[in-house]
Amino acid sequence: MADDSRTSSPRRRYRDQVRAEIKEAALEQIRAGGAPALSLNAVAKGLGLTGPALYKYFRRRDDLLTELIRDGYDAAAAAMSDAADHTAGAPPRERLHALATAFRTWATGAPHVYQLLAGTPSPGYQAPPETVARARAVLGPLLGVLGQGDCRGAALALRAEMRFWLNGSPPVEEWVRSWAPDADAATALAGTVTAWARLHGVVGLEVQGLFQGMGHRPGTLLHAEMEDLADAMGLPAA
Amino acid sequence: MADDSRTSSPRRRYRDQVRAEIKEAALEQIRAGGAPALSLNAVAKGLGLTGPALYKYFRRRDDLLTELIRDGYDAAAAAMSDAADHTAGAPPRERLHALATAFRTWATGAPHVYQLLAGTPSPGYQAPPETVARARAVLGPLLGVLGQGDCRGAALALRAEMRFWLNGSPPVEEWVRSWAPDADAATALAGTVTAWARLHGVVGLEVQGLFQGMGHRPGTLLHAEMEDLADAMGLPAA
DNA sequence: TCGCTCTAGTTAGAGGGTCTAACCAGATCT
DNA sequence: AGATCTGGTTAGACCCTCTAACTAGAGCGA
Repeated sequence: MADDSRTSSPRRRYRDQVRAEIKEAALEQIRAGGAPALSLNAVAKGLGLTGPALYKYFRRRDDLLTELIRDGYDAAAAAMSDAADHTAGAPPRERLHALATAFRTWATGAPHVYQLLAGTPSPGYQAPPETVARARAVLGPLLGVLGQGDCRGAALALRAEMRFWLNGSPPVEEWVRSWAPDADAATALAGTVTAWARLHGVVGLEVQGLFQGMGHRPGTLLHAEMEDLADAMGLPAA
Repeated sequence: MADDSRTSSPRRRYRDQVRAEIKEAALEQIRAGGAPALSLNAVAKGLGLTGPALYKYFRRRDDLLTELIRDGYDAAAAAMSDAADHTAGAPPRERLHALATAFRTWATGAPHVYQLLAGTPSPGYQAPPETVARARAVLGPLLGVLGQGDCRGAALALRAEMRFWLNGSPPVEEWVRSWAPDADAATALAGTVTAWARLHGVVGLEVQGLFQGMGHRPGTLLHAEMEDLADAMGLPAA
């Protein structure tokens, strides 16, 4: 891609370059010791700078953290979106498995980032509100797939609550409509929330290493969970 | 209970008292700002002491953290155990719901503790190995309930892996047998692992505040998840 | 009851962290 | 070419964890 000539003055280019290097080094630190191990001082030293120099690039430590989280959401959303695109036209059950696998692959490939999105990374850390929008982008592709099913049994109560939520919150309604225009919104939403919880359940435990030494591959559990969800929502296999 | 006269010399009693106060103050800090906000210095000041005094009670900050985590597991195990006891003799489906509710009630009542058990609380923090045993005590009661079901569909592959795991790991086999002596161990284990993942999925998201402003009570989602699991494992309702 | 011991507390301080203030040198823009 | 803007510096205030050395007093045996 050609650089945008407006924003790519030599200074700007250099600045972006250094910012990227800082983020990379920060990720390396987090990979080694979790979010609280991130030290601007240490990052600076790793880049051959002194500590305070980094404050020219990130006003505070939390800003750097926020940006890493933002990037994490974007990567997850991209992975999900790719999986949805590559299975366009496939039966919904197959697409659900593809999305789940994409989610798990992304999370286990960058477990520290996953924990970053999940935990309380810093003493007074407050997730910025735009986080909600980014989380929605990750889950979006699920809406289109699960909107092709229908709720039954215990999921009916859940769907009723989703309907209530949709009625009271236009942006949510708009979000669902944009990803699943032809589906019943409450059904798509109920299925997606359930899928979200199951994905987080399996992947969250795996990322924390709680399946270590269990001698079972979490992929099997995730597959079973999604298969069961597909059954419960009546998703056609072919 | 009468104190054990061997271990309750006046000094010992005083020491235990202060330790308890430290833990309480530490929990208060964590409640306010998450695990990384825990500062021995601040705790000490809160108790009217100087910083280094606390090192007479806890060798390092992580030791305090570990003890809090230990207590957390114990509280969770007690909650689960209580729920199991109070529903002894009830139909398994009902007991499953009772266990799930107990788990969620405990977790949402002390969300900071739940996050403590889940996250990476400290830069180089290493969970002690006994953690595994304590986690097993939490999940134990589920074994007895879910051992009364049977796997079908996609859960069969999961059960096969559980059987493999059981064969290779005698302590796990012993754990399952102690909680579900009459059941097929692999079935009980497959059901329990699935329940664990679903509990963590729902409760983990709730505890992180991700359901905030969703206008739906997570209890509904959890109920639906457990109901679905009971269906999938063929647990009788009455 | 006397005196030894043991301990909960103290202060001092090393070393590291975030972040601000003040300053400097050189690249950029007019 | 000169004014400006910026990426870098050092100094330092204020946190933190944790160690070392010391003190005052409580507990305990004779």
